[in-house]
Amino acid sequence: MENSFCSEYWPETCDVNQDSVYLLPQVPCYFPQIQCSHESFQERRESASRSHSEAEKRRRDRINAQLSTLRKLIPTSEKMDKAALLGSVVDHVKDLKGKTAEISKVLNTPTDIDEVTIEHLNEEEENKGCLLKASFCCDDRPELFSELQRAINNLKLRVMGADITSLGGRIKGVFMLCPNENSANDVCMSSLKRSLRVVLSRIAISPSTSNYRIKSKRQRFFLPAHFS
Amino acid sequence: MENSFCSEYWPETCDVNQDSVYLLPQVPCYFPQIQCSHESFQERRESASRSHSEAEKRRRDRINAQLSTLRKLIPTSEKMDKAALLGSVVDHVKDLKGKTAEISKVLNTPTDIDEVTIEHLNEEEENKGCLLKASFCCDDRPELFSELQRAINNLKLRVMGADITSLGGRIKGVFMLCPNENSANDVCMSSLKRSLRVVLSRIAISPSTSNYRIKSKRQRFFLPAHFS
DNA sequence: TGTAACACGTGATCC
DNA sequence: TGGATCACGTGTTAC
Repeated sequence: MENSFCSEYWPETCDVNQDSVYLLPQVPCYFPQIQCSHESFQERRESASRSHSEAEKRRRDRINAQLSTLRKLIPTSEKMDKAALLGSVVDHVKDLKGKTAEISKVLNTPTDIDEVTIEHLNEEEENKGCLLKASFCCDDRPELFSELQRAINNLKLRVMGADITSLGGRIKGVFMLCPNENSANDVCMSSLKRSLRVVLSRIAISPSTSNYRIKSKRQRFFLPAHFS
Repeated sequence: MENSFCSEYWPETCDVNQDSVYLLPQVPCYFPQIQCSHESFQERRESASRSHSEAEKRRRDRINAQLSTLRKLIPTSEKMDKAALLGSVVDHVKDLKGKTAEISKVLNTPTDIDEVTIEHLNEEEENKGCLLKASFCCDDRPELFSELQRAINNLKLRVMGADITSLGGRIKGVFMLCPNENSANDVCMSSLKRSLRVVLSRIAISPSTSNYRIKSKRQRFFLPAHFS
């Protein structure tokens, strides 16, 4: 049976912290299996203790590295102790969150959630004059506009107006669309709506967009604009 | 709890964790000076150790309280270990900072620094048609607009245009001003400029504004607007 | 002098 | 088991 850390294998008088214990294997051994087990136990115990304390040191270092990164991000946080630093971080995050929340109340700022919605803006469903409101929110990337334009053209739609906002690598857009001059007179708005949803979803929510995550960071914020 | 601190005074068999030790003073003492020294030393040692470990516990609790506050602020940070949580906080802060920085590139968003600047917008300094551009940035508060309006009237100025942005309890404004119909024809623009700076500074940068810090939180963000 | 902050090694606990 | 995380009490240093 293998030894363990259990104290039942050790006499009460044995102090594992005393160096003499390490020398036990050198002296004649009347109970070889137990003695050898003692030696192995001691070695394994030391090794375990060392790896434990090393792992704990690595953990502390990881935490402290993040703390010092945070310290660089928060102005005037030099000389603060850990708790005060974290307190400042809490305030900072709350403040920044509040500001971005205020802004998104007024501006059409993108969220972190990919989505596409299509609605009718008026009742007459089977009419060329019908307006569709198409919204999307997704990661931004350079090709997005040309892909959208092509898709809209292919569906024989015309952009009557648009409100686009890009922020932090995300983009949100609202398009006002209606059938264009190439569109059939008897176009079925319901199926057009479905097609539009499919096409927009493919462009905006396709998993391949994640490839552009880094690239999209260079997109800048811009105010609501018209796109046609 | 170890007794190494005073091991030279204590026999190996003495366990400081046993209550009997605390009762030593009650029993007959054959070596009074040594016993008393032991007692005092031991008591002081225990008290010091206790207060040390209690202080350390308070410190840990302070840090952990901030960490759990942060955990509430960061979505999906449940179940993260401390280092991962702090990593998420770093990302979050960077992200929010980037977003607000992007926005302030385009919008005239207020900074954390109080300031007032006055400039001429054209060369003709001694003319009623001269435009002054007055900017300020300070804590927002309800009375600010009426105070500004009164000051501008008192200086016999007229607001030709303004761009005001309020965000996170701070407000930044840029005013286009020119002498109004009540102004003297030979008004000295240089002294007008000085007076305007003094008055605006009193309104915007006066230390009393700090009283309104809380109140000003209810001010909301609004887009650049015209104020006259 | 004691108070505060930090790093350290260890025991406990959880997969 | 072994690896990882956490709370704890302690030694150390600075003011």
